[in-house]
Amino acid sequence: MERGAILQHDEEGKTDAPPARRRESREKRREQLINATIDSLAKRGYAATTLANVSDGAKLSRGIVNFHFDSKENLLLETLQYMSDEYQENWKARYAESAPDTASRLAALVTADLDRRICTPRTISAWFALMAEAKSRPAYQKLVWERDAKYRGRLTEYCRKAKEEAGYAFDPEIVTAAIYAMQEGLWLRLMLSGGDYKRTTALKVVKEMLGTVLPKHFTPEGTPLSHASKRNTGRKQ
Amino acid sequence: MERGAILQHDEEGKTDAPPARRRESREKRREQLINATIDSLAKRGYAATTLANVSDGAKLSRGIVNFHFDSKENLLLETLQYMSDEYQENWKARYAESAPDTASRLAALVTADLDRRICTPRTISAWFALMAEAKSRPAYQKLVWERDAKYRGRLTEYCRKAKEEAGYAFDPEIVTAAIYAMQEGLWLRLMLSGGDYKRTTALKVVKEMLGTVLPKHFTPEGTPLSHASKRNTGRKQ
DNA sequence: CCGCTTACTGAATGGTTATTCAATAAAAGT
DNA sequence: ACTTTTATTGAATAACCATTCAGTAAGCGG
Repeated sequence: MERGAILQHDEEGKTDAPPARRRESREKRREQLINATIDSLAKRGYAATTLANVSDGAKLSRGIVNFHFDSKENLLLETLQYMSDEYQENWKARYAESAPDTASRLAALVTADLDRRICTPRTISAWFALMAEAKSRPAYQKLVWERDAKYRGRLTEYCRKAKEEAGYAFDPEIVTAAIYAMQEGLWLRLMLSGGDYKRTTALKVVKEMLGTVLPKHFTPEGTPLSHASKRNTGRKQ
Repeated sequence: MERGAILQHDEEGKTDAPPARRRESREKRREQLINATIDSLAKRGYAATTLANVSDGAKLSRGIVNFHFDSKENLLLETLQYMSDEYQENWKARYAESAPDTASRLAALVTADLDRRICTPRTISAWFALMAEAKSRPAYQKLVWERDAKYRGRLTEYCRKAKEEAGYAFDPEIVTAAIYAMQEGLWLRLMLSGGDYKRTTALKVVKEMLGTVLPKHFTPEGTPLSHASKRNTGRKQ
């Protein structure tokens, strides 16, 4: 029996101009396929994502993925790499454009995770889909671990700086762990609640924590107090 | 109902124990199969878990799962239910055996997640394997959401109580969200770091946070100050 | 227009896996 | 004893899916 030569309407809408060019450069296609992969991971999860889903999503033929990525395994790995790069670029940019005082830097780092650009249901769902498999796939685990290490390192650096500036009692490593864990937990929540929980709510939580843990650097609502620069190593505020 | 201390759920191993009984009660078999499922989820992840893995893990025949659970889908759902029950029983027990003052109750609730009994690599890995699929499976999502709601409700109740007792400025809902997110994030970290990160380290993080956020109820290291009962709404300690 | 390269297609292949079910065997009931 | 019920097996089945590859066609330099 014949399977549809009929045009199926957009699965995961994304694509471009009406008369989609039949040929594209290698890089464009690869990115298009990676995006279709993220769409499918977000929509169906890891287990139910097939190469047919991906190629359908990109409105291309069955063999296309193996042509560009050799294997499904490799497609998924490169997708993880792509998302990891995107994540890293984002926090580095938010960091770079922040004011140079400790409070602003910390706020930039901590807020970057919930930035509109990367914190979408699509991204988060796909991220966790891959994450859950990382346990049993060394290549994923390595990638994810490295992503974390860089960010956490930067965060610790500024927690340490804050401690020096204001004489907090905490252990910077522990506070970093706490903040970072909270952020990942909020991501999870954003994913699981399916829309009830909003990005802006999560932001409020993160900021209130900053205000509580670093009271010399932030207001109780989490607004950075950019004054506390190098001067006052003193006790009172 | 007791946890399966009786049943050996070693991996699809080698030597056979005593001539395992060929017939068991319905309930025993179901629990044995659920345990084999958790083993496989933890070891291989969701995508690579097959019914053959499960039946081999339980040292039973191929058709056994469909006989007891009708379908793979259903097996996974009941596994999630099983883990969810176990989780709930644990924190309720830890809560019940804690001293009745606010600080001790909070400590019990918050610490329960990292209890030796449920916080094992096996449990956490399996949990996330199922969690990541929840997004695209309404039945999972509902279950997980309900699990959360009960626990979070109790946590909020005691955060509110603490606020009344000591006159903290925070919003109890937000603090609950922060604490809970941190706990889930720590779980994730325990899973991803594959042994580098220890349960006891996570415990330290959680306790230090309690000490910081609720300074009238905990020492800076997170030990509950059970005295702060109903009396002192005052300022200094 | 001609060859040549490169991007793409989709039917065929082969391996994997959930599910079914007729056959078997252990209990339980009589 | 022997009948019935219930648990279990494992081979057969059918669906699904990643991968292959021979063929098609678009772009391009000439």
